[in-house]
Amino acid sequence: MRVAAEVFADQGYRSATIRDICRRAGTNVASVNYHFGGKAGLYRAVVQSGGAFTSEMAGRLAASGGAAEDRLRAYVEVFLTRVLAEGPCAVHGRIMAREMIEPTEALDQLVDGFIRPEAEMLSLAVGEIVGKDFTREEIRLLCMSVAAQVVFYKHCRPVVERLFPDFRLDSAAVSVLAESITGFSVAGLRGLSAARSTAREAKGKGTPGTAAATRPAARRIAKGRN
Amino acid sequence: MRVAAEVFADQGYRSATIRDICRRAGTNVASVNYHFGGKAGLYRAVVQSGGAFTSEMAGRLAASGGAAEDRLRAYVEVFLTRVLAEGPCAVHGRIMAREMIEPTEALDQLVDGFIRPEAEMLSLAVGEIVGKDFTREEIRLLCMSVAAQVVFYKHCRPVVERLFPDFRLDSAAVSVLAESITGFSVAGLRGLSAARSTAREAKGKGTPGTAAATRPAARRIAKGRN
DNA sequence: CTTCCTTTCAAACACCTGTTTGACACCACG
DNA sequence: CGTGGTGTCAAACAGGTGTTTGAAAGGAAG
Repeated sequence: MRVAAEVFADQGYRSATIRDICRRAGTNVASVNYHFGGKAGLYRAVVQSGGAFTSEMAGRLAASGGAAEDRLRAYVEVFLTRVLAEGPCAVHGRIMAREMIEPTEALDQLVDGFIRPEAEMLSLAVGEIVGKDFTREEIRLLCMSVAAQVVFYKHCRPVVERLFPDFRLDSAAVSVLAESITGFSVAGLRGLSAARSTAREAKGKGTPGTAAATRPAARRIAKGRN
Repeated sequence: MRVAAEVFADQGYRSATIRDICRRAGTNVASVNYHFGGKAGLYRAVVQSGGAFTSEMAGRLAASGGAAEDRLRAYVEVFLTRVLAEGPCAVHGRIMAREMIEPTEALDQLVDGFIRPEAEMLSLAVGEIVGKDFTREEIRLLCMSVAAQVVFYKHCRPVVERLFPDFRLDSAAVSVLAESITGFSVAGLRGLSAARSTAREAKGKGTPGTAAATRPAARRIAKGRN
């Protein structure tokens, strides 16, 4: 039921009431128990039915090849679109955001089905950009730094709106946001990669004098993981 | 009441029940209505009483001077500590995170009282790092990119734990996370700043060629002076 | 038409929510 | 001792929750 997905999306599983859903849908309260076996069954059905849009986006994302930077940009754009989308096609993203704060049993299924594959795709692109001098744990942290910028605009939307009332946060803002996030992230990854390689080259000479030229921030990262 | 703050923090205002709070606190259900005038009054009291710890952190943050990079690092560390802290001193951070997803009337007060001052502090540091070639809107976006990385570990904790079960996300991880976030952010800001300045210098000559400009820019940053 | 099955509906059920009520105990103060 | 105020308590209240129930309606097959 589309209206059920809508209600679940912006009220959460717990706060949503089947009476409200049924009133909006023009049906009876008992029908959901008859067809889905209860509120939990309805929610399950909504969650896995809403995966269509998400999967379609994921497919479009998986098909995008090319340089790592372009794949990263595609990832950010797709993810951002999903997160900022409006209307009925956005329910899955909204439910996913809800699940992160108020996890139900559906979150495990969501993580394994949608989030993990995309996380690995992102990890590949990031690893390609920074090069081979970074451990898996470091790349993992960097991936989260990239993904964080996207989900921020979903999770902190109420704060952003209060902080900057003139800041438009709709689907039209996707491109400018994607541009900012991608530019910042690519610059960050490239900068870290370059700092790491210079630090490695300087290691053979004994005193890392050149590394001291870099600011303490980059230097500590370079030798932080012993 | 401390236990009330605890319950509100990890259940949210709506899901928390005063019966649960009172049972844990060993007091009677009617006492909260007698002393606070109701559930909303209790919540208000909890919210503004919890500000002590947050304010103390903010004071420590405001006192930190020095280079913009160090101030940014201090911001990330303080913010991350607040967000990942455990025990009773973390309730304010957790309630704030809750408010972002499920806003109540307390969010406006929280934003004006705590978030906005720190956002301006962050904005100053970021603007100092990237230099004067960036508009206020661009700096605003970059600030959100930095802050996003911090709140990510709070808001997406359930997902992170499912994605990487071995990833420890406690107060001991603060330093590692702060290091990664600061390094990534500073590298990103410096890279963008360098790319912007080279693009400005090249503007007189004709075709800018942005993609070609970013890579050398990042490399140059890694070598030191800008 | 009868029969059977599926679906819908209003009502009721049992439970939980925040709040109110009235009685009870405590205790400083006159 | 008496008295008034203060804080606490169990009980009850009114409203909302998910779920169940039993009756009624629709329709296809015999």
